[in-house]
Amino acid sequence: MAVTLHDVARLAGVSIKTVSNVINDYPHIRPATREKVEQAIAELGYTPNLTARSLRSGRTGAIALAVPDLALAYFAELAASVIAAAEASGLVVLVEQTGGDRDRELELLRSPRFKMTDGLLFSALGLGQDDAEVLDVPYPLVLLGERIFDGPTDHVTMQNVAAARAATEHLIAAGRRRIAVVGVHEGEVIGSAGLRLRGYREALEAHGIAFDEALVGPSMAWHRESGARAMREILARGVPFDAVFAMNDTLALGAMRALLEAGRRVPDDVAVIGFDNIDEAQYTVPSLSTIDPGREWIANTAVGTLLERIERGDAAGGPRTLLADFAVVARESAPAVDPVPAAIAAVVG
Amino acid sequence: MAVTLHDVARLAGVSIKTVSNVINDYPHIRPATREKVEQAIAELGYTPNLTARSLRSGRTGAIALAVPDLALAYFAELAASVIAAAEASGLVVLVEQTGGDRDRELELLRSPRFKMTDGLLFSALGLGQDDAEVLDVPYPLVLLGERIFDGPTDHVTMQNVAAARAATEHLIAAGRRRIAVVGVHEGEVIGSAGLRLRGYREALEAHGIAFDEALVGPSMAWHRESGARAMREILARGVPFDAVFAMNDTLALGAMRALLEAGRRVPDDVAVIGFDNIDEAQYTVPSLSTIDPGREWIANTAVGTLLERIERGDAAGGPRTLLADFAVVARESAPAVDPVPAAIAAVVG
DNA sequence: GAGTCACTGTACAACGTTGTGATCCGGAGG
DNA sequence: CCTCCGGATCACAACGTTGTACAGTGACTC
Repeated sequence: MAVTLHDVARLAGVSIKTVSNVINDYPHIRPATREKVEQAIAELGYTPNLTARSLRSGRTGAIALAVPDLALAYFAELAASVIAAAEASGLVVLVEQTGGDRDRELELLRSPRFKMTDGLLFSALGLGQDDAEVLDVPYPLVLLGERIFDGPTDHVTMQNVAAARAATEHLIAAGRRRIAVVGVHEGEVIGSAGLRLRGYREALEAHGIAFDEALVGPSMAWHRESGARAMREILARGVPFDAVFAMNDTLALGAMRALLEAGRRVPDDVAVIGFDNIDEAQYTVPSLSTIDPGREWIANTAVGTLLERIERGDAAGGPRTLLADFAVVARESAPAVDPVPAAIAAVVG
Repeated sequence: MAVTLHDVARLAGVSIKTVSNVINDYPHIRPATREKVEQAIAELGYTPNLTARSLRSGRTGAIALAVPDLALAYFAELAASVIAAAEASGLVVLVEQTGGDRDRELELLRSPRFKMTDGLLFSALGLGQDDAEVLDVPYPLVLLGERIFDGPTDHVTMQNVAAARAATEHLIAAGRRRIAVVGVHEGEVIGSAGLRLRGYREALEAHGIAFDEALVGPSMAWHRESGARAMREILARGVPFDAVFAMNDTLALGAMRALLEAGRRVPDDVAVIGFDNIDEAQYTVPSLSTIDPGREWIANTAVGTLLERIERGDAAGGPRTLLADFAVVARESAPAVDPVPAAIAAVVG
């Protein structure tokens, strides 16, 4: 373990700096010298001490990714994409879980743990618009998600309102008029729930459908269990409905479960559409229609933007907001009605 | 950003070492001095440079976790548990994805990227028993998974054979005799697939049921899609069967999908049991019976073992193998038959 | 033959921190 | 009055690396 440049230098009979030069591909080295050094490196099994290199260079080659919970499919898949994108740029990723808790998110932003990384990709869930200023941190930060807009940092996110509207209109186009909505956060204006609810309402309004409180299923958590609970609540009210827009796929799966328990057929009696396009959605029974929010693009863009901030700092300009394209993915739970190929009819952006 | 001990020391009018002492809770500091220093720290917003600290101390406070793919539910949930366990020990986690590819796994083991971490939790998938010796690396390493046994490192894993046998016996206890198996890796002896197949065969044998090649659905990948494909293959053979043991939950979900497409009712016509107890399993329709392999315990134990290796090195003794307890979780897809509470009947270990 | 230049290699300092030992001081003990 | 001790603080070196500045060594130009 303790093999250093010194050891290599001694064995090769050169100075420590020459070894360093060999490793860093400094051009002016005599082939004979290079060979001697390389042989010594191989013989001793030397590997550079990245900590020392980081200290010297000011760069660690690592970025941090903070998400609420990796056990949530959307964030697991996001993390998978981020790690892959980072690797392509030669970066490694340190993953933190906040549990979506505001205090932990605040603490994380202040934590010196990130002195070990070059920057942070932060998927906030507990923070709100009023917390925008705490994002003004002395290290590169790229915000993900939809809790804070127009903050002091770069922001990579999705078109929640437009996508939710498209999802709802997908149901309307299929002739559904009584569309329940699951996963609402009451009183929320921004945040995924607030924005997606807005898209839902816009779609109703655009088609002259009245908004009906009785079709709203609130649920703070967005797990399968809470989706099932919210759905059961709506079912218990006895109001008629023929479709469900769930604020994410996980909720949708819970809702489908509750519908089937209640003897409703999907999509015959009730069409269901979700949001996120998690892998799982295409293998459920029935397969889940959903919104593809452009996860890959978000991951790549977020890593790219962060890297630019790391390398160029404020020289890269003021804070940017980058929006992913989205698409309606029509599957069994809410098939497209007309024979126009769904891909053509539904892709937006 | 560039606030260092020097800056704090200058402002507080003390030496840099005194500031360091304050930060590290060195006992002999006059209260007045401590206060001066703390005020200077607050005023400048100083946070320690962890890279420098790491270089000096030889410890980074980070561990690496290498898994095949975070988009696979089991590994996402494992990572979630590992990160939580690490945090409880004051560690952060750097996550790598290998794609289950042998070459990438080999490269990862040699990579100096881990000089930035204190040790590695390695969930191998591409390596095999013959690669055991490459695990003999000059840094603390704890192996997860079931690709290599009796290697040169600590190993935290599950009781694959016994658990698979218990899963199969759960089906047999319900009166099923024609039990298909999905996700087999042909020719594999160890590895999850090999071991779980062995458990399956042991159960059949113990109950005098002949092993039938026609009921075997091979599949290298363990995704939903491959589960569905393997199941369709078995269905296409036209052989009768009344149950399925899937080598993991994801396969089981794919298999259930294929069964329902083919008009078979679960569990009436075909009972299904999986393996892993991913979160999702309890919310599918029908909910999935499965094996709970003790994921939390594995995560906690792996982190604890790695930490012990980091702190005590070889003084902690020779390589250990640690096995998690498991339990049969009976749900709708393969309910327990007798009225004995499943929890009592099924918990093993 | 002197001056210039490209090439090759070196010595030294620095990144920010902490361990080691030294120093200074006041008070207790002889 | 001197010694000794422990509290409080500091100077220095070191962790392993790389940037800067510089020193040789030839070869080439004029």
